[in-house]
Amino acid sequence: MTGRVRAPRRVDALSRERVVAASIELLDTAGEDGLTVRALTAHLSTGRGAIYHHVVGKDDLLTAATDAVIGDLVATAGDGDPRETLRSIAVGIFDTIDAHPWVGGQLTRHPQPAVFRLWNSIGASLSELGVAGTDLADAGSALVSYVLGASAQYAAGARQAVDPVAREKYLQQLATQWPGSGCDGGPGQAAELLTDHDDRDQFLAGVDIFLAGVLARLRVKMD
Amino acid sequence: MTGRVRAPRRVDALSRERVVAASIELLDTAGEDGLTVRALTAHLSTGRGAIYHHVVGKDDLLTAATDAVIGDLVATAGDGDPRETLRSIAVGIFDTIDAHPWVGGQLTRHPQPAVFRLWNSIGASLSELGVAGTDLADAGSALVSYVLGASAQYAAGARQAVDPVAREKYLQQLATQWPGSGCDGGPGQAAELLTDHDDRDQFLAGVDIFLAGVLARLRVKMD
DNA sequence: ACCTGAACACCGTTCAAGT
DNA sequence: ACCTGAACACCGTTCAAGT
Repeated sequence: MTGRVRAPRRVDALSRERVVAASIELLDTAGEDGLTVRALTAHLSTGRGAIYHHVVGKDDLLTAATDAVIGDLVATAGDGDPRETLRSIAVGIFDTIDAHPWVGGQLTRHPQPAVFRLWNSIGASLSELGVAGTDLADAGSALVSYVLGASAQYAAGARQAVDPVAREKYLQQLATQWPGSGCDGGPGQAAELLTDHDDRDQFLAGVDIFLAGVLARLRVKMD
Repeated sequence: MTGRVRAPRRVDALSRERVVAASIELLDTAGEDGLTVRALTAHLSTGRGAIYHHVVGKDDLLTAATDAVIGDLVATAGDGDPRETLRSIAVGIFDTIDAHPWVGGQLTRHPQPAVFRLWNSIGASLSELGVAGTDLADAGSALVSYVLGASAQYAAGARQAVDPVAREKYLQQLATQWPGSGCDGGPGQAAELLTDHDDRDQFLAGVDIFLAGVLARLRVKMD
């Protein structure tokens, strides 16, 4: 009698990977405040103290989860146009933080290994553009700050307080489509996509302004 | 530091202003985690529930404290060169967040009235420069995002730089991985990137890059 | 070695009871 | 009306006790 064919109960032992994966799941579904030791251990069907055998504490958990999500995103600078590479790096960060808003607060609050890789990729592309020395440090810092900060703020919904027109539109859409949306996801999703789309364009416009500034200063220096 | 001892006498009745002022004091001295209802009410020599007669809750407290600190910072709109006005607004935000690091997280996490005023000031100066329409929205959003995000990240980084272990590790990685390192003493140059004084210069350099980009695009559009 | 879960020291908020 | 402080429902972390 075999019984218990596919019970996901205690088949695997706990591991750091499983704990981190469950944390990401919880963060995505329940938000930053939804990640509690109680909720996490309940999700893992284990005791409250079990995770402390695989993780130092909650800080370690947040850092590991962030690193797992941002992971290989900033893999390597392509050998194409450095401008395009920079834009795709920026958009990659934006989309990741948009999908996992808690990553935004995490990356901007405390420096992490993931931020290093971002620095290196951005620095390499700027270097390819011909930026060097102090200018490279200045431009790299500014671009990293913008990409991280703007993505985090867009994800946090800063746009609603910043742009009165978009705020009005957003609230109107929210008022008309959010409460009465009985149909399965259609209008609500459309509204989300619209606002996301605008945010993304505006974010990228900021990247382009920045790159234009870098190139303008580069040209001045060459004269 | 005079050494004068201030006795916590209960001369005045509690008020929203006194509660907010005490919160700011606590946030500045004990950090973001140091603001607890227990510590606050102890500081005010009152019962735990007393503050709830003057404040909705902790969120309201944080918002009010942030607004009080950022307060009239943006109010001083100079009628001089808009570029200089923009730079002074940016530096004002940077210095404020540097002095009150908790303001950084607060402004970037949740939209606030203070952010709206910042957007208006920056928008007005950009408008004076001749930026209009979609370009104004794009440039304004980008600058607000950069000023807020970069200031918050520099403040967070400065706090972490106090930890000697993390700082050393950070410097080492920076020195070995930063592209084009190899000039006079890589580590030394990397170390300079983390000092507070250079932070301000680097932050302002970022503002100038953005402004150069805005002006460059403006020139292109005029052709 | 790994896991359990009660216990501990916190936290924000509420509310009957006082003034 | 304003304040008090015990009580409530949480939280992260620890640790003797089990397997």
